[in-house]
Amino acid sequence: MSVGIRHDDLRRRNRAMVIAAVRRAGQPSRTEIAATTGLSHSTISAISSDLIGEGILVEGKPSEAGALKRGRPQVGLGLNPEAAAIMTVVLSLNFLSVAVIDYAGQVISEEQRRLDTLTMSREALIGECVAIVRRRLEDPDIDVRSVARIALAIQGITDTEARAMLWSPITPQTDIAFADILEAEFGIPATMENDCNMMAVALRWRDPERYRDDFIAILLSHGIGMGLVLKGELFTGTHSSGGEFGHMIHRPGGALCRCGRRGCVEAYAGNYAIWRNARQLGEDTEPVADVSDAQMRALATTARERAGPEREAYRKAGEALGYGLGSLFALIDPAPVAMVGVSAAAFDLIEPALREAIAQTAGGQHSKSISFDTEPNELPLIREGCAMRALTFVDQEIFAPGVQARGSAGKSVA
Amino acid sequence: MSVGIRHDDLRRRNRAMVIAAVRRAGQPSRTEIAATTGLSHSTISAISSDLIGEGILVEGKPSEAGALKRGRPQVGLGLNPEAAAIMTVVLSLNFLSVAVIDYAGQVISEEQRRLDTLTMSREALIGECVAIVRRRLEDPDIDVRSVARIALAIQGITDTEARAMLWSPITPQTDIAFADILEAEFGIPATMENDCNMMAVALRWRDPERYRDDFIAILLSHGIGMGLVLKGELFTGTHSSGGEFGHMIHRPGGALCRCGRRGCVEAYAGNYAIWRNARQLGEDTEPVADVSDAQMRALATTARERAGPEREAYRKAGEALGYGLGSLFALIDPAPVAMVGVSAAAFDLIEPALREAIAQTAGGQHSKSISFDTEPNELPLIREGCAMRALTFVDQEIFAPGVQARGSAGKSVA
DNA sequence: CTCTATTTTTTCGAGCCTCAAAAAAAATAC
DNA sequence: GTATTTTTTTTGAGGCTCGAAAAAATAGAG
Repeated sequence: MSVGIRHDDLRRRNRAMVIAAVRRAGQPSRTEIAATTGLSHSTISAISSDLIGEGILVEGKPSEAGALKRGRPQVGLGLNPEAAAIMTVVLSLNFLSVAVIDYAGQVISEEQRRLDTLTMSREALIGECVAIVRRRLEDPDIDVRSVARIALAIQGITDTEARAMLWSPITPQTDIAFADILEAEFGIPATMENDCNMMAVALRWRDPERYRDDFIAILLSHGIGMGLVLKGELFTGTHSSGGEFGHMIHRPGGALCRCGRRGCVEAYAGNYAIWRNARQLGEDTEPVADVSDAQMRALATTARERAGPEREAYRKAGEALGYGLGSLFALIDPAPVAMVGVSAAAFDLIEPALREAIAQTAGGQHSKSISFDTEPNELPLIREGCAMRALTFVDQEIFAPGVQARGSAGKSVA
Repeated sequence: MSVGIRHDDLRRRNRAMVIAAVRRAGQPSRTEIAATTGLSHSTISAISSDLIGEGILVEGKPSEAGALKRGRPQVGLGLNPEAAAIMTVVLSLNFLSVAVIDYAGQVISEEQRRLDTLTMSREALIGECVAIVRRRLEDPDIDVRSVARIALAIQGITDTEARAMLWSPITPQTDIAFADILEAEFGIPATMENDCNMMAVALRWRDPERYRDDFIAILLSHGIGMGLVLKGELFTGTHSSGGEFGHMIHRPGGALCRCGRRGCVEAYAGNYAIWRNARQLGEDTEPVADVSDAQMRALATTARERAGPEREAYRKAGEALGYGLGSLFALIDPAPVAMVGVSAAAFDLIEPALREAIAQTAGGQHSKSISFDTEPNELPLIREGCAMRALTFVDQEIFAPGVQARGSAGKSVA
């Protein structure tokens, strides 16, 4: 039920606005902030003076170069790196990666670790996560009290509230409430995010020109994932992280998917599907557990060299992705697409069939104008998205308390 | 770019909130409004006193029954029917329907007219719409100056800004900026909405218990349309009204669709597709222009009586809808579905195959718990949705000016 | 019939917040 | 060294919401 605006919400919202403006712009002057927020100079002056007093913002060095203009020089406002810190935890297939990041976004401590996620017990998996977080918190460089939030990301399905992993291809375990577990263990607020959603968040921060209000990030990896930003908001399902693009149905009753069903997009475009088709193993063959990046690259090389089952496998992948995107575009209209992950490096093999398929669909009417970008490396992107997500939570919840920003449901990316 | 909250926005927003609370609740007392909005009694008192002074709200008769309680009796606040009026224009296949509705939502004048939309020229189509609106405005019962907004609805694709029809199955014409045309002609703000979106809006007003935050309205008619409400907001595409569920791809390269492509859901589940399959005409047969409701009802009767191509046609329709919904649910998670239109009356024939198909998909994991409702008559629903849409525009834009509520993009339904 | 209890609504003063305008600050240009 | 220009802070006014108290309106008790 919608609720009226209380008088004290006003300040909080405008504080949040100023912090957000600084985070976006880097070192904006008060005048610039006034311009972007539409608030008056007096208001910005009052708020920024508060924020500096609280140690959230700091005035930049006046020695900034290039201030050749006449008049009082602008003094840039920046985020105080010591105002807080956050932690990112990225859990992917056989790999756990943690970083501590200061309020200004710089990494101050990190650790990575190989695990056998597919065979680990529930307890072991949780234990490893807790242990690696604890080690980072015990790092002498880190002031534990400053760590204001932990953001986890995992490949798989999470709940809308960003509390739990519901299902993941990297482990047979299901329904682990990682956020609750870490909060109970360390007393630090935590969220559990979907990896592809974090990719989308990161793309938006990296290149706001290109990835602004509407775009799609597709992970082409062992499975197929998607992060979707629509009208400037991260799109999530009503109960889960949603956007399970890989499990849209491409061919009813078709190839066997890792999820146990048949005909999903992933069953044609996931690494294991490309592998299976390249080896001509037949669509009913049980998906293999893992195909290494090196193997996939070798496959792509072969496909580029000569016609044959490898090339055909990539063609089928492109076709499935194309029809899937076409159906998606029927619902949301076309938008720029970023292809991320190891198979994005083979996008040249995928693109022709993809474009041909998409042109057969309602959403592909302007197939030519749909632009694709590729980024073979998903991990840095996920980490970055987690960091920005956690930092904007701190911005909103801790430094401008009272403004609702629960979970990840439909919340602004910026 | 997000913008700070100015001081004067506060009052406007809270005014809008109060009006919305009254529209939802019917005859709420000031105390009830305070409770639902979370604002203080003093604020509600001040705002409602303003609104009464401006003739927007009126105090209800104190003779309201059942006020047996001790203490000062509550005095209900209602919308002043004379505060404004709005007009709805619904354009469907061979049919044009207009109504003038007062601020409290009562129809005060209406007119309906048969047209031959499929063969009319662009000018004739526009001319008929303009003429019928003009006749209503010239009705002696109507004070032209009070008509504050016109809401049009049409089967087909409209733009996100709710200005133009981009494409419609009811006419060969494309890209008609009806909203601009009517605004220029009558000087009254107008919007052009998608019919299925209006169905969703109406369902939400009719039964807010059932259709609250997340639900789907599917029109089973000559074509297949969808209105989608997610997280309490009407979902639209990034450029168009979006939600073209009927043109998601069911079978790549499959049956010929009215849109000229192949394998769309509609090419299996639209009236013409059911007709085509029942007549065993083959999937490449050109779709017929129209199948009457009587013919469809006869088809359903036959299908219920005996096994045969009619029953098989409905099964195929169910299968297509099921896989389509499954793919949709992969993206947004399952939600309650309302089936609207003549084929909704044959939902008993569709449901078994639909449920079987949906159970084969990722979104159908809890197939059993997905609930379907049917409503064979779409027209009243569309009209009602148009009316509520126009009225809430008046609430927000005219009686609480300054609060942004442009177009239909992602705006709240309520 | 009067008085009291109860509930709703209005009034009033306090506290904030934003804004516009003026003042102050800090640099360059001449 | 003064004038000019631009940024930032200060100041006072106006407006909004809130809590508390007062007023209004009714039912029930005696």
